[in-house]
Amino acid sequence: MIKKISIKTKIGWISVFEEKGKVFKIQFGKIKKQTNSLVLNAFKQKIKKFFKYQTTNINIPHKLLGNRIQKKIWNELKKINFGNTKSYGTIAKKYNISPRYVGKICGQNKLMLLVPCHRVIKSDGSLGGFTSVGGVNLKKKILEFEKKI
DNA sequence: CGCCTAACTCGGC
DNA sequence: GCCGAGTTAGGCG
Repeated sequence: MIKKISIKTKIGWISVFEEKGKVFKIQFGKIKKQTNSLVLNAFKQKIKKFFKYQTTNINIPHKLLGNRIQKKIWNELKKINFGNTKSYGTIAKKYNISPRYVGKICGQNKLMLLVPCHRVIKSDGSLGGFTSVGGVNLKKKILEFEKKI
């Protein structure tokens, strides 16, 4: 049984999906049918706090859907603190893969905010891309929000 | 410094 | 096989 809700935030609508008590997908956008649950409710509270700067890390029971390397990278991303950024190259070097591959993995990330793929930017300081997760514009919004702290 | 290019990895067609 | 995806380092003027 999959449950899902949408939450309105200052960067727009976010939808969260949950199954068996674990969040497995967080995406940008609003969905029509919603079914609440304890976990989703908890997530909602967290996200609201997050956007009020009352908490910096959203940790909630979740499931990482991916292969070994993807999980590795995502775990690495989770270590980036609120307001910080890292370049694709930095992460790539650490795991001995190509920066392109890092970007690709970020694109496969289904847990935006929880796995902060938006905190990974190009080495020259520009944003890079974000097309598969809602557009560069969204990335910009999130980063601007985090910078204001 | 700005612009161009080759190279990295992997999945999808 | 080629192409693209949230790159990058290096060369050239």
